[in-house]
Amino acid sequence: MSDENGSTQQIADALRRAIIEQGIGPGTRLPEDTIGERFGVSRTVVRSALTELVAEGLVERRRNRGAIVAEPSWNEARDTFDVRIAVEEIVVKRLAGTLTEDQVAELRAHVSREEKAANKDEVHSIRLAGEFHTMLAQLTGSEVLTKHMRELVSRCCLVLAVFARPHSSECGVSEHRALIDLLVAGDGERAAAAMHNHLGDVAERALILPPKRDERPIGDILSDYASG
Amino acid sequence: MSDENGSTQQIADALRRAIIEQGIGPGTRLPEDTIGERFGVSRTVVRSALTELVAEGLVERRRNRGAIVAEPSWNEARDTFDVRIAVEEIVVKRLAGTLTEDQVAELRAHVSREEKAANKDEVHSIRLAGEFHTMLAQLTGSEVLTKHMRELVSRCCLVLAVFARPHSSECGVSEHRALIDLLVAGDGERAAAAMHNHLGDVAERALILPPKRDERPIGDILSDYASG
DNA sequence: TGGGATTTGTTCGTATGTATT
DNA sequence: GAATACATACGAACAAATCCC
Repeated sequence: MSDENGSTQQIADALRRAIIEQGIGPGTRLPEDTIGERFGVSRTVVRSALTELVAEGLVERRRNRGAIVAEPSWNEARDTFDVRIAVEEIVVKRLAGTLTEDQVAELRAHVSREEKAANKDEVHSIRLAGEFHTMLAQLTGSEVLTKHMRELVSRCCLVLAVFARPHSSECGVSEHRALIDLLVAGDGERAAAAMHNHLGDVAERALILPPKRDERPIGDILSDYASG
Repeated sequence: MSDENGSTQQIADALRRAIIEQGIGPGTRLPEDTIGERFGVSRTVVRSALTELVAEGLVERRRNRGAIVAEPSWNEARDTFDVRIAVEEIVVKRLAGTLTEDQVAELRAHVSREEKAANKDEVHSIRLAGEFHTMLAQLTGSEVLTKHMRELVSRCCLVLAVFARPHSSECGVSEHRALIDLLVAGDGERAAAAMHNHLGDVAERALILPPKRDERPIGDILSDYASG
């Protein structure tokens, strides 16, 4: 019962969160033994989770040399944002004028949570900002768009971890509010343009700068993400 | 030496090709034992390859019930094409006016191969058409765009396998030629529009038809017959 | 250059869960 | 409804490659 099948998913989720929330930074080694021991599963499960994250672009594997948290180059960063912007525009165009009262309320409630975390809990703030965009994709009802968005948001978080300096990576709360208003107003083109600018700003703030470098011990960090 | 590391990749590639070229159709079961035996590797390797394909959306796993070739719904099909079109537009905009003589020659040579296979070898034709688009992505020099394109092309092939009737799935060779001309001419916007129309046509030819199988919950389906 | 320690790549056995008769 | 057949999920152990001293 407690086991089910999802142990691979759980490990993958935990690692994903650890990467996105910058508990473990780009370039950090991900030894199968250590991770398996930390989470109480065998290497098989960890391996499976890692190949999933490799497919998502969050982890890189080097032949016989183990996995590390991906280190996107500047060009990869820009390209990832470009793709994300394109998908976000699709989402926004579909959503414009279709939101129910409940959905709008849900979105506004989420933005309020973002506002609460702003300038207080950076890690939490990053996650909430990403969730806002994932939430938009979910509201389209499209599994495909949601999956793409989730992965693109993850990769963009990783990109920001590499290139953005602290406090530059936050999606502006006010811009999220403005987006909701445009969606309610129902003008898909203007909403898409706003989304384009919104993310363009985020990318620009981050990608103007040269990469930063950060190295830490890995072992104990993971226990924070063990049972999220 | 003959082994290297890529055994997982090799199995994944083989399965991917088998799916794309419709050697194995949507819904086909993919038992680890059988596949491993067929390729001369153990279940572990097959498992690894399958999780990769699951992440790509080509294969679906059902808990404790094994993997099958994915069966995209009509909505998923449309959404996949929408995302693909968006990425193709990015590619085309970047490429316009930047191609070298050699690159253009390479593209034209490929289209000639497509022409040769047209109306003769459907399977080969499908693969070549996909490769044309992947090739465009590669010419941008972007790993990120190339990876996205490769996966989207694969998924679109699967979509066509489900929804397109024979001989409706071919990318028109003449349209590929026109695209090359527009890229050489250097007008990114017009090239993007042409690409949009090109793929829109492909999708429309395929997706104009209703799903072969009704995918609504069984209760809803039955209600059609309740009072008719 | 080489040998030992560490880590990955792979195999295979067992347990568990699902479908079927 | 129970038992059987079958396929997957997971884990322990072995082999090969890499890193470090």
